[in-house]
Amino acid sequence: MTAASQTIQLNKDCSDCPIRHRAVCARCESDELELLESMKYYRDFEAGQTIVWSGDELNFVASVVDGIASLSQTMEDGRRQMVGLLLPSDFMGRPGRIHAPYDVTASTKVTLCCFRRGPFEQMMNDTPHVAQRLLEMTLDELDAAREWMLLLGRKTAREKIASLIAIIARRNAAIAQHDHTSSFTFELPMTREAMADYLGLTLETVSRQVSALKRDGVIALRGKREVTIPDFNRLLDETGDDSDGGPLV
Amino acid sequence: MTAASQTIQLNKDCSDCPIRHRAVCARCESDELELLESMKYYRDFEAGQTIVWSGDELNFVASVVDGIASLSQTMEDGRRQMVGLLLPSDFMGRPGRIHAPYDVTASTKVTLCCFRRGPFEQMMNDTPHVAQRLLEMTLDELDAAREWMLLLGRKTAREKIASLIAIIARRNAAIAQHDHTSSFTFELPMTREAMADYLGLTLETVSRQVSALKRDGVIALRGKREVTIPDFNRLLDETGDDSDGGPLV
DNA sequence: CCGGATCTTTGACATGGATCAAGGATACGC
DNA sequence: GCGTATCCTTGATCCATGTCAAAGATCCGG
Repeated sequence: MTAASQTIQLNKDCSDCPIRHRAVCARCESDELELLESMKYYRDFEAGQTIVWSGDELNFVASVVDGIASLSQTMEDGRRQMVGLLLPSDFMGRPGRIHAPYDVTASTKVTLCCFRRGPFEQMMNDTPHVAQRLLEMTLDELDAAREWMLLLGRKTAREKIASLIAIIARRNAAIAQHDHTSSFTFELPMTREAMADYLGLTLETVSRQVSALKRDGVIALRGKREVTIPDFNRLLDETGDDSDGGPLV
Repeated sequence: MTAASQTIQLNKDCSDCPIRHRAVCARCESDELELLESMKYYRDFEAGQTIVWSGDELNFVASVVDGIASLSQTMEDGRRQMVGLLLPSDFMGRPGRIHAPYDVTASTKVTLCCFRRGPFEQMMNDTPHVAQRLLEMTLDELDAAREWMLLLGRKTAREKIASLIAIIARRNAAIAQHDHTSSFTFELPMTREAMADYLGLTLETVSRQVSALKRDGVIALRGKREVTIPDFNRLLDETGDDSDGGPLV
């Protein structure tokens, strides 16, 4: 188990929680929030640490407060595929299911806001807002999974890399309040191997295609992780998606 | 539009509905069921017919009563990926979303039990059982999508074909109440091209791998569609999944 | 500042699956 | 029963990506 390097923090007030308005608690009224507040506890995980192993018993559910975690499946011979990304406000665990269906790994330092399974499920039955919000979030995840299926099944290696960079860029751009034409810069939050696991490629192919996009002026690199996009539309052209900006989210 | 070849049927009583206990209405009490009954209407679609196009306005949601439909996405240059399969009792449409995100196509003759968006969403807000059941179903779909991502990203063509046949076989076996050792027979409900779109392959590769599995005695064919599995465990060995029967669902 | 980990790049080569092309099987309308 | 459309199979060839191998970059602890 992973208990050794995990720490339990003191609880913070929900009202200054950074994910208060996007997480599973987004729709809760003050009485529901009070109930959640009384049953929550925080846990931290270091980058690289496994949060749960596939098949483990999972007696809590949680919201990601800070950091990035990934869901992955591994075949017997070691082939691995990432099947989901947990960003701040995303929910992990499934009401009604005891065993984890995937490995969950912290990609960066991660802080979780955890709830014990029993009380949480009770609350899902008793009050409507948590279940409603969780349904919305699950439907969004399903859409994301299906976009990803198109990527895995039909895109070329170059398109896959461009798509991944565009997704990460878009997330950063959303935060940095940015338009699509002038250049901007951000950090890739993952190794080449993690990118490969995400995209259904080998790490060598990832490295080659990143180099190719750099050579062609679609991206610029400083070091291994810092990416600059001189022209976002040029990048989008390389993703294979409709140019009207539909598919990527 | 597809209105020309679609027919509107007379309503049947929910109490003898074949999907009554698995669909989105599974948990409804008699008063909720009455409300649903008053707002539902049936629509039929022929095999091959498109039910909705990606981007279309969708003013209803529906349960599949009978038949098989597929969700697919198509890239500008024609590459296509199936991203979901709708079987009897599965739900299509998303509360709160107006435009369809995927093409929905009838693979066989399909009967839908439809609800206009407005009243259905009203009901989701007013009563808990529909939303609760829809959450469960959506979580199941998400799991299925993630299994599929592993298949698309990491399995070989042979493993993909074996996995698909095993999934279909398992579904038929569940219906036919069957054990895993003796042989049994069923029909592939799709063309080679549809299999290819499902698996992220070309139809030629599908054909070759089906032939190879036949040559190796893993399956037997009569005609193009009728498959016999002499030894289900042998088939499972070819899927690349854990032998304990975990991943396939 | 050094030595070892870890991550990344690049090259040479192998190969699985795509592509291009032809023809066979089956169903269906006339 | 014949012609045509659709679906499927098979062969030849090509190429994108995987595999294997080596070496370069970066980081970090001592």
